[in-house]
Amino acid sequence: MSSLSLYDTLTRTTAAFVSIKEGEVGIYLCGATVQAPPHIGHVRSGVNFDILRRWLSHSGYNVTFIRNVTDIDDKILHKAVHEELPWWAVAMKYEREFSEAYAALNVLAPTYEPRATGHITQMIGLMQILIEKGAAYAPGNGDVYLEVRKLSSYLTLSRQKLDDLQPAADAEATSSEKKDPRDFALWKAAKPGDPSWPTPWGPGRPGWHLECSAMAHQYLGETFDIHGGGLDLIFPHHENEIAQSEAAGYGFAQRWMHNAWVTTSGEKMSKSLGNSLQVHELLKSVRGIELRWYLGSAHYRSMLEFSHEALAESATAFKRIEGFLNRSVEILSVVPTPVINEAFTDAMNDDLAVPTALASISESLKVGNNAITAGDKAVIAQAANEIRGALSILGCDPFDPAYATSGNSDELVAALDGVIALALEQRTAARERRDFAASDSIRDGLASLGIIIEDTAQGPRWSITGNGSR
RNA sequence: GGUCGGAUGGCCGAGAGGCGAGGCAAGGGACUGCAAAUCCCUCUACACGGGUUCAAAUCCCGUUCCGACCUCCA
Repeated sequence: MSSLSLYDTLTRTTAAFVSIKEGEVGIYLCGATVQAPPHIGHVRSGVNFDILRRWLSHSGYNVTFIRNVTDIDDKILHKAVHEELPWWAVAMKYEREFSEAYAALNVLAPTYEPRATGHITQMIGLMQILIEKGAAYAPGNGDVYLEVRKLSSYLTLSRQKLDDLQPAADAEATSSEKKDPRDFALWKAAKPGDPSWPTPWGPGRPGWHLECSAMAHQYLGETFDIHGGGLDLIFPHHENEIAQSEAAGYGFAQRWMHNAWVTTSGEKMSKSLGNSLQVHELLKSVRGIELRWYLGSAHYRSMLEFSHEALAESATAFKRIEGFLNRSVEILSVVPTPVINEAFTDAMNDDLAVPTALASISESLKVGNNAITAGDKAVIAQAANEIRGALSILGCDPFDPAYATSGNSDELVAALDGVIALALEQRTAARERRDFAASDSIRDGLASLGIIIEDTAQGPRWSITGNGSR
């Protein structure tokens, strides 16, 4: 039996995962800065780390999963002006949209989801420690900076040299008070009209990085197991988190994991690409479970080149797996019990090699379909159990209540089943008298409503595709 | 300029010295009144040029192309 290995951005190697405390894992994931609707790149990160979390839980760990919401930053303030709303209304609006997107994709709710604005006290406490230790300084203008040149380990995550960095774009604007243009703001003095909180250095608001150090410390302690986020956060965000936390004397994250992009036309997704790749737009063409399957199917460290065609193909592939599970339920009259087999385990233990894990699902699918043909119920059950087990780790279990479609009451389903059964009786009668024009017209009529009829050895069965030409 | 990725068959996407993942699409076959679903078979690739090796998609050197980050992007 294999054991879990994970890649670490800091060492750039894959190594055995050993938690700090046996049986426990603490994960901090940099969540959204709630300043725009979520696009699929944002939720890919959520899905990737949700798979990690589910796998750790399956592996026997009690997982504490913290995913923050950064609800105060320059862009939110800018957006508030633009949308003529209070900044907190903007933040809340987009936070809800993110929550809805995560829920639609069955991303498990974090153990806790702290907001930056709820942790000003902790941030001030952290800054006091940093100033006492001589790592940070308040020049008196209301800003507080971290003095990066004093930190020997600064930039080790991104493997850069301080002197090689291009000067900050805003260097000329703010550098007058900085000891070094590359010192970054832990705290920003309030400008007229900006929201602010009182501090010993004057009213102001958090810089971008401070909240994560403060909140990770609050909920996971001085040292914790895994810190995650998107690739772009390596520098400056995570580098600066390390700087703040280590300067304060914390061990901080033992392992760094970063997910790659969803790209379009070979480029990183950006806001300028419009609204079409927002989650709620894509959910008009595919179900949440299918979008999740697509986003989760690439390895988390590989770029995923988005296309509508690839998404559609992926959805087709998923429906094939789902079709087998549904047929198995019809045959066995029992919902499969999730079972994790060895092939899937080995793949997931190898730095969450989902693509290889998918190959194991294909194997089980082939075996299962053959067993249906052969009528071997034991083999059908085993294949269905293994497939459901794999899908549950990937968060794509069609029997998961999280994917239950609201509004489909049992009564409604029973009524629909009865109506279709009537139509199928007519069709069967027509077929028996070899009136294929009549039987095909019934089948075509149902198909136009999105109801697919398949003839099997046990008689006709029906299913809803959700793609009726209404 | 610095740092870091990538280039695999029609497409997607693993692998990281020898035994050619897997999926989708396509073609052929089985089954079917016709379909659908399912199964079987077929197509077989590693950007380019050198090198190391008995053996290279995999290691080394070089080249080309694509991309990311370099102070508020997941």
